[in-house]
Amino acid sequence: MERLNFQAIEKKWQLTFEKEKLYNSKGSKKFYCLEMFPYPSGKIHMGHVRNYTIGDVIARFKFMNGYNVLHPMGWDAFGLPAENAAKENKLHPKNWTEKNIAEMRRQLKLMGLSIDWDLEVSTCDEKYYKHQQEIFIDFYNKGFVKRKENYVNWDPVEQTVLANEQVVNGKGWRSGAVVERKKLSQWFFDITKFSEDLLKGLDDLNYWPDKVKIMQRNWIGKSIGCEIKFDIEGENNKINVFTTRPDTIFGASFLAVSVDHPICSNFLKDEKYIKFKNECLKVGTTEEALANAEKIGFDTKLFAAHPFIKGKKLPIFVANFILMDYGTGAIFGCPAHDQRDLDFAKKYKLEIKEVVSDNPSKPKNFNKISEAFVGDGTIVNSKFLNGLKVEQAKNKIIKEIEKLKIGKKKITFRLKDWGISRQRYWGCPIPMIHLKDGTIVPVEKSELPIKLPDDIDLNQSGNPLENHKNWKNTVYKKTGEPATRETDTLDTFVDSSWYFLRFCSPKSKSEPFDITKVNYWMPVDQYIGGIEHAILHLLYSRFFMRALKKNNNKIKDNEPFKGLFTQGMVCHETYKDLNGKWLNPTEVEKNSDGKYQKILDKTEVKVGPSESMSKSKKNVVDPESMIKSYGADAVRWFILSDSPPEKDIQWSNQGVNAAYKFLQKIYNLCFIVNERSEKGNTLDKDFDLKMNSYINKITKSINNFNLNVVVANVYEIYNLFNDYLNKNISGEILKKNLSKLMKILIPFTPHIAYECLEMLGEKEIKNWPQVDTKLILKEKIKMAIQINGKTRDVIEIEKGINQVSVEKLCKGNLKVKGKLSNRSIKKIIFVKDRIINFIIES
RNA sequence: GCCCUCGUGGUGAAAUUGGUAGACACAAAGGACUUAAAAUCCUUGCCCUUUUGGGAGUGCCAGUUCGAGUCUGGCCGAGGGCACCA
Repeated sequence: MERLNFQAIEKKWQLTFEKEKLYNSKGSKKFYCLEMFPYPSGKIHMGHVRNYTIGDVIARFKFMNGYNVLHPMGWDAFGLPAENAAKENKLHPKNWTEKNIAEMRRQLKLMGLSIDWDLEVSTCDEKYYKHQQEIFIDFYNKGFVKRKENYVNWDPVEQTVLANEQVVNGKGWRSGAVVERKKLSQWFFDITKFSEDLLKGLDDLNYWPDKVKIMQRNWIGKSIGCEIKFDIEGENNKINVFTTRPDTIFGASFLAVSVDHPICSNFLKDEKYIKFKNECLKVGTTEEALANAEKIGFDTKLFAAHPFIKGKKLPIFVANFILMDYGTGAIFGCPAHDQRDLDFAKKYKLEIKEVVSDNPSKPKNFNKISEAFVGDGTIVNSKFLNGLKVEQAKNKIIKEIEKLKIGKKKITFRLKDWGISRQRYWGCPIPMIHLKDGTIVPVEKSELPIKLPDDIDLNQSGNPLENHKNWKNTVYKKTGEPATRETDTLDTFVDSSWYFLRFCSPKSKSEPFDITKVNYWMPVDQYIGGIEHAILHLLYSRFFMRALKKNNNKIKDNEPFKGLFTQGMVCHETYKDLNGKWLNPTEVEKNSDGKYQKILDKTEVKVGPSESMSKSKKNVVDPESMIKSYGADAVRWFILSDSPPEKDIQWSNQGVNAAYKFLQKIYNLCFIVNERSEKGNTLDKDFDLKMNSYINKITKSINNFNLNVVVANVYEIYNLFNDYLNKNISGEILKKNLSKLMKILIPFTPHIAYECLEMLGEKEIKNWPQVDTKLILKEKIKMAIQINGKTRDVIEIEKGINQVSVEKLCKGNLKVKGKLSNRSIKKIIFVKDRIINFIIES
């Protein structure tokens, strides 16, 4: 057995890969293959390995099929962890990030990826964020940027805005102080202007997973409803309410408005209201927190007049579950047909009237039912709407409302404007300046980039740039008057919303991107990344593309990503020590009883369920140590085997070991085949036929991302070779077909594949093995013979045989013959090349 | 709470999209080779039957169909996202 020296082989071929550069090919068709660029957290993790291996398979496969391929890599380098690391390790975020990038670049190169490293970009590089600032100013001038107030998580002890992940059980992760909701004036991108277009655009994304499109549709949340103006009793004022269920208007029993609704200004001195408002501010800013919070209200003692029931007064509440940024910030409550309203009505003892019924002959008493009825049904107790279905009633009542001029049909989106202000240091500075008179203007483009200061104190509380001794002091060029810089930095999602454009011309100095190159390479043909980005990153990028196009009408595409593939996560068991501290798998060993213990002090370790690898749970396996032990090819091979790429995968050392063993066998096979020289015989054609069939299957599987099936097929091909080695078959045929197998392996395990192809003396290694369609027709198929739907035998026959001939074969078939004789055949179902099913009397 | 996804042997899974359920692997057990171990190779894998053979079976319960892992309805369970982690 020839030992596989993978260290030497991988080193040898990685030098070739660096020089090869897929994008330099002269293919006539282009293919932009992009994997989501990583955050430089320190070291690459298995999620990266999976992501980039899948991407590399696609890039290399397309290249071998004659495409001109763009396959770049960069760094999503701004973000919170750099600041946290700076606080913990006293290392400047810039140095920390650059160190991590160097380390991760080195590690990625160990994987043998077909990346063109000349195109590398880093978002924290001023050469990159300079252009981002330009884009921001362009967007500002186009009216895509606005300023408004928004709630943030406020840590009253640290005097700092916290990220959602820094809020643990409603408390600051460091200070432990109860986090408050605080309003800040912030910058926003006007993504809601594009709601309709972003929604419509989804229809054309034929190469996106349906689930992602569904999630985005729901996120944008278009709903058709209407606005209704309610008169406030005894006041001149009206409350404008938005509802998607105008058909339930006769079941209305109260009005509820948001704490931020203008009407609330009447109660600012009311102690009860102040107390209520403080309660509301204790609930976090996430939608989850709001949805789970107990529904509470403040009774304004005001009443609104029901527009269709004369004399009926509806109490007006301020309620914590009404959001000012959705609809009009006010609703009418119909408890019988909305769960939140029902919970609220029961708490405040409000009327509950059924107006939609799935069984009108049996009225329901919702005072005794805990679940609201939200389904379709017939309208009841609703005067002129009675007897209509929900949809009909909606149309009729909207017409009526419009006729009475008390409201109108209205389309509302759930999508909110994109808040892009961050009170943090490690991000792209927002290129705006504040003048003395309070106006805010963009800086001159000639002044870009607005660089981050290097000297920064991150241990102070508050906004670091705000606290910097002189960074924010500047001069407004136009007038020469002193001014202050905007001290907020941009959300890091902005960085990743256009990096795919930058990759088309990463060195461009004068512009964010070269329009000719962008129009050649874009859209990204295949984008690959984690499902966790299904909504935000992908939606923001789609918005950016549209906004950029409006700004520069030379851009031809609306959509940045033509094809999308969302890979599953890499999971591993979790470990905790006796103090409940998470442990890394390398800190844990199995003792003689097969139980896990801590290596350090041999104390017991609690094994938790397998979850996606995350730094916080420490259940991560270091890819580099795996590559050192088994080789990059084996790690790549394992991560593609077994589980379909879109599903979660369990990391297993046994699995990667098995992959290594298989590669060793393949390598050995190469030596054996190379030395055979028998003359051909009748089995040769058979072998060619089977190999051709596999190439056909594998080509299809790669196009469908069924990479685990490809792996299984390759195992079958190996078994085929093993079978035929013991038979009298020509060495030439074996060699020719082994070359084909090795070419198939190039995208998967490139180092060993190139090595073996070199050994086999194969010169033409750039092309994917072609399928001979004539040979496909000659394949035999297996047909099941069923009696009453149960398979009784399977016969091997030529393709395309008709029913009559198959019936004849069956009547002569030993296993079936007996069962068919003396029985009357009621029916025969025949599906060509699949099955024949005899229905007989039982 | 809302939205999305997924449930097939001891394990990861496959199944030409309504047509042979469990391909291909991992683990296990038994065997071969070996002084021994490792490595490698072979065999086995639900129930009944000595074999031939027969039966059950894709989370659970119904339904459609000649035929359901695949379609429909209901239930149960697991995971992901929820706008300042990226």
